[in-house]
Amino acid sequence: MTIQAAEGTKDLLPGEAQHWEDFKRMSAEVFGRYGYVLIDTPVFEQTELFVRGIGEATDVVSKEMFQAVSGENLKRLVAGEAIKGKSRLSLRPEGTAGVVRAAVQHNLVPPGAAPVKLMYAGPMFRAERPQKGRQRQFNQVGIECLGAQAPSADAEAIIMLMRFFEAIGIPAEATCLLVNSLGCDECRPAYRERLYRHLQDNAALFCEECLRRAESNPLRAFDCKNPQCASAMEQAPMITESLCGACQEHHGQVKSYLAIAGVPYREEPRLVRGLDYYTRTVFEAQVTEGLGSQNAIGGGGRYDKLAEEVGGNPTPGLGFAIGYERCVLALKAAGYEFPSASTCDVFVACVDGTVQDAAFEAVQTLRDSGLSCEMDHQGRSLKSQFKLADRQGASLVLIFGPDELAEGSVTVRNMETHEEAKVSLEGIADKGCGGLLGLAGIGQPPV
RNA sequence: GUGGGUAUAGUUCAGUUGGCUAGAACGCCAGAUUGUGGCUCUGGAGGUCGUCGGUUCGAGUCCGAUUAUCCACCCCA
Repeated sequence: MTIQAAEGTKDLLPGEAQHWEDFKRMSAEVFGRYGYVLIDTPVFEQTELFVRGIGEATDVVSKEMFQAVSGENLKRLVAGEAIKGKSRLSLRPEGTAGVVRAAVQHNLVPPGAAPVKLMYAGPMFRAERPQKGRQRQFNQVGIECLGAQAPSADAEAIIMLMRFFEAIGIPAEATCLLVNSLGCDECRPAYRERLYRHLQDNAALFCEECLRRAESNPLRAFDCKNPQCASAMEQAPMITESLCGACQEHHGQVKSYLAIAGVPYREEPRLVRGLDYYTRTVFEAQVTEGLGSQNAIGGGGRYDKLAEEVGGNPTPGLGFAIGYERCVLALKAAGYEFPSASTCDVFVACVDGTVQDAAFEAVQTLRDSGLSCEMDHQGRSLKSQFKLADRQGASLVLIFGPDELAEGSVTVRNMETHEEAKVSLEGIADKGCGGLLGLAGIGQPPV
């Protein structure tokens, strides 16, 4: 039996892997225009970071974390011995906690400093059951903006998120932006209490699941798909009506900045997120096609208490993450054409075996001169060498034949225009494809 | 963690109420007047029918187990 990739993991095959690289490059380009710089943090951290940062009661931490244990500690665990807290490690389920930890540890945001804008890209790990748009290892690109508390910073990040989707080819009509405010330490506890009481008072109307949610996080009751619960929640108090003055003003300004930028959004009072660190602004970008029920391609929000939670100075912050694999699904649904994998500039073809050595040498010379160059290694017929050249997208084919070689020359064929000409063997390394064509006296290569 | 579906060629899938040597399309390889690609035509290679067990004269087909995978719940990107 052949060994397969682990459950919930996927190989990025040639072409796909290239697209992931392009995707990262595009994100760096777009986010770079907003002042973001790259940071790279470890894929595993002390478990404690996620427990404190994301929240012990969240699904992500309580049941979806991959624990990582070194060989020695694994032996201790198996033997029933305890291991030190610092040795309790987990693969990162998301990027924010690690980036904030790094910023605190290296004091990247001293009190009073200008905001620090960081972006990252890489794999995240969650031990969930896989389904459409959900893997156990998946790639995210994301940003964190630390040290900015103004509502304009929230709006800027949201605008950048939506611009990015357009830049990679997801049409604006296919996306939908949801925004909400979860309030702050001042107003959220009171709201939670009101919501909790609503659930308790109407216990008969709710499913068991929702009553359990009432205890852990009553806001989640908004997510219940049960129609009876949904109708019972229509009477529930809304967070937007319970915000304190400061939060209300902040939320209002975020929305007005979005309006100024012409970014359409939908206010969604039922948008609650499963990560405990969010305060005030939260947002989520969804797509309508191609993703089944996992339709969020990006999401994030403000987390003004997170830096303190991991031991740093009080530092306001906000950020978002984008799911790469989900974007790919959205792109496919939108009919996006993914660029093909391999290309080569020049293919060197041999008429027969007698010219093999000379062709081999020429291939090396061409590569040394900076061209992507390929030749056959299977003794194929000239005809099938041409097929290969065509499939690999070669602009030019150099034909090595005994006749030409005897007079020190080879034939150059422009695959687009079908033009052919002889060129002297000594000159072929000069000046790339254009030089080759120039030597052959035929036009420029196709782009 | 819970529920449902699926598992046949490199890929996407046919395969009748169990019955001869398991098929198609695409892809791959080779040819179609002697040294030339895309289109077309002809031919060819490639499968322990996920795995193990059971029922049966006989199992790709029925039953059980197991593994993988997909979809949904939960939650998130």
